[in-house]
Amino acid sequence: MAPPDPADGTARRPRRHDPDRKARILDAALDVLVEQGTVGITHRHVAARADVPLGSVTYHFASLAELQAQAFARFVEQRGSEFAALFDGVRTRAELVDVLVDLVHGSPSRHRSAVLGFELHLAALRDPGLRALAAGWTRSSQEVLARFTGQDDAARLDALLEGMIMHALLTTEPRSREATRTAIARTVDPREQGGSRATR
Amino acid sequence: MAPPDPADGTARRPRRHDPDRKARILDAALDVLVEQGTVGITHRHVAARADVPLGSVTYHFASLAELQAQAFARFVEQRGSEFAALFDGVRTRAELVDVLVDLVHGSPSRHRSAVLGFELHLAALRDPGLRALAAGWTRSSQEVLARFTGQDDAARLDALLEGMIMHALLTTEPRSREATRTAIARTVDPREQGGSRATR
Amino acid sequence: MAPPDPADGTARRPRRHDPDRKARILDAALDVLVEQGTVGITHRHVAARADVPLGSVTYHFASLAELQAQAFARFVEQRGSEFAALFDGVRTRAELVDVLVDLVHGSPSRHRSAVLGFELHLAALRDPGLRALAAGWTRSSQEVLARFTGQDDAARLDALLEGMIMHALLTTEPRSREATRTAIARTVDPREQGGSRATR
Amino acid sequence: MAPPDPADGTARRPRRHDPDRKARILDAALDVLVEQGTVGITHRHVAARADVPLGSVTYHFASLAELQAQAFARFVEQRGSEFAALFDGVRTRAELVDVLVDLVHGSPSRHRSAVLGFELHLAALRDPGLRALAAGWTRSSQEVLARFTGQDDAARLDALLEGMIMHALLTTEPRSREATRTAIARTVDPREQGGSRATR
DNA sequence: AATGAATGAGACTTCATTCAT
DNA sequence: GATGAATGAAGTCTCATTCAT
Repeated sequence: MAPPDPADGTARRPRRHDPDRKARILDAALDVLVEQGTVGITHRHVAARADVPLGSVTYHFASLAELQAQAFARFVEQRGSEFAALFDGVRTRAELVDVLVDLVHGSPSRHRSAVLGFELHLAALRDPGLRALAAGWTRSSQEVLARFTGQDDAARLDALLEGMIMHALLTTEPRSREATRTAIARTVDPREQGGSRATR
Repeated sequence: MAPPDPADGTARRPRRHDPDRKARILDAALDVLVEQGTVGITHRHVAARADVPLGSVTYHFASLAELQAQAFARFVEQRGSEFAALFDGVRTRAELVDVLVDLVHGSPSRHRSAVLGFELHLAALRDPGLRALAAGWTRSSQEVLARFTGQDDAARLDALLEGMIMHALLTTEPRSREATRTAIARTVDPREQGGSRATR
Repeated sequence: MAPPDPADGTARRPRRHDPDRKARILDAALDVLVEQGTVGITHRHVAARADVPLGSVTYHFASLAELQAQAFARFVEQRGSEFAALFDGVRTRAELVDVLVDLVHGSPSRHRSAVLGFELHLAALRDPGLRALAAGWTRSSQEVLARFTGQDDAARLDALLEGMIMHALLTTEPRSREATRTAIARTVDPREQGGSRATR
Repeated sequence: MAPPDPADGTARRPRRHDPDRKARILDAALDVLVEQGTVGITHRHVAARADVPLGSVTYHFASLAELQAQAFARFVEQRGSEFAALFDGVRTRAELVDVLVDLVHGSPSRHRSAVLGFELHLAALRDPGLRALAAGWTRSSQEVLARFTGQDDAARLDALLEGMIMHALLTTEPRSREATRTAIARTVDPREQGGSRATR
């Protein structure tokens, strides 16, 4: 029934009726964004990644800019609830620190979020629409943190995390968890003076 | 009838015997990088910006990647000494804080450095050569800070600055200097509890 | 999550049971033809102009060529009776000249006819089907004129009008009505030597 | 020395150094314009017609619009002197009429000019740059005619010719030269009443 | 009957790079 | 050493048309 596979062995995909193809394209765009950055966002790359014909991408998105914008929006939405969920069971300052240390010394899934976050920040630098998106994301992140630290410290903590994550992404030698823990602990509770042991 | 005048509007000015043309091209590349980001780095854009014929760029640089790498190297070198110079007259913690607050709430010239820094960071994520460059830059920055704070606090402070600068770049409402000052002051000297006035 | 909303901004208004939608599409095609010329005749443009879903255009017309042909046919039909009506009250040569001068120095509605006429002429140059249509139109126009001037002069007059209308369309400085009147008057009645007042 | 011909038998053309390629491209564009009209002006068509790689067209012309504009400009320039030359030997009214009749009942080479002229007129309708070009062309044509008829009659004659040429292009039955001659003769000299025999 | 979805071709354009001068 | 010319790949986007519902 399906047309025969072409000679070169590539699988055919007679996928006429395909709901949520749009969402799949956005996810593919995020994948490309993680691997190649904003330069990688081309119709061809995204289409190939989503295993979808080229024309399908242009059908669902009026322009590449819009595709990128919607992909970032999707990321912020997903990442937002994911981020909030991290703190669901947190009761004490020590637990908070644990969570944040894990955030910095990320698992592969954290790596993805981190890279996307920075890509968004940099893209936002030159795109007002994305700037609004990034601003909203920053605000909501700080609100989550503020539940534990108060508004001012949340902003400070957020900036610190941002910087540490960037550094962690770039360092080859895995930055010692202990150093990270100390830095976070001091910021979360300024009375902390010693290293990580002083939890009182 | 006149010679073709290539279709793009690149200016055509004879400029034989032009020493440090190579440097001018690199500076132009940095300009492009600030304005358009990595996507903007094309032979044509850089040539136009440097007011140099297209062939001149390909003549001096074997490939675009190399041009970008050398441009970033030039930036790190320039910015490195510039950064160190900022702290030349610093004697007290209060003076240190002043300098750092200025660093975050940057003048236009600071804006340039900030953007280039983030472009470098993000590009380094996917280019090992640039990663080495970025690592070296981070290390030397932290060494400068460490003269005032010690090694561990320097890393922490550096991360905080990085995050605050990124936030400052993105926020439309000019983030209040006072908040920045407080955040930095607390990180520089954890005993700080109040606002900026408590210097002692 | 919402259904895709195709990327182009075509409006989406439910309009079931819409008699003479076909005619509305043809009129929209003529509008597009006036504004953008033959290049503008695409399913999308016409659909947007007619405020009709894209599929509706392909449903009513087997191909774009057929759509264009039918649009031109509609124009010729409409314009034909309109043209004839212009001469309904004409009794004297002077009245004839008046009508023709008005024809050249057209109101906006005349502008539309003029542009469509030339579009048809040029398209007919390469499409035999349209050539027949254009020939029929020319013949019937000349028949109308011949009622006042005789067959031979009608052809001459028609050619003159065609040329003057084209020139009028292109000239920025509104060509003086007096010059037009003189030219027409001389062609309608070769004994005319002076300006418009000499009717004798 | 040259790379071997590809399997499909198409001739290879290793034409690195090729002066006046730009002019050849423009001529090819005019050829395309004659055969297919403005819609045919695509990089591919023109490149194929000029037997030149696709990139060559984009190299020499910043945009298709510019290519089209320059092609039309070339046409006007060439056609201008050609047109003037037609009247070089003309001394009497009768000779003038002869030349003009030939102009309308054109040889194939006249066909080309006629088509290009109308394409230009129609394109000028929507492009201010082309409008200026077309206006200049019209003016210079009328100046040539005015040497024989005076300014006012030249405009009238020009319009008549324009209309007759268009009709001649479209009619299948070759419009009788006699009718054309009569029409022109009457316009050139309004005292003419009879057919072509009355020359004086 | 009517229409949203889908797709492959081809449009315009930019570009890195090579080459001949 | 330096540069205009050249070219093929690939990028973005538009489109006619087909299809499933």
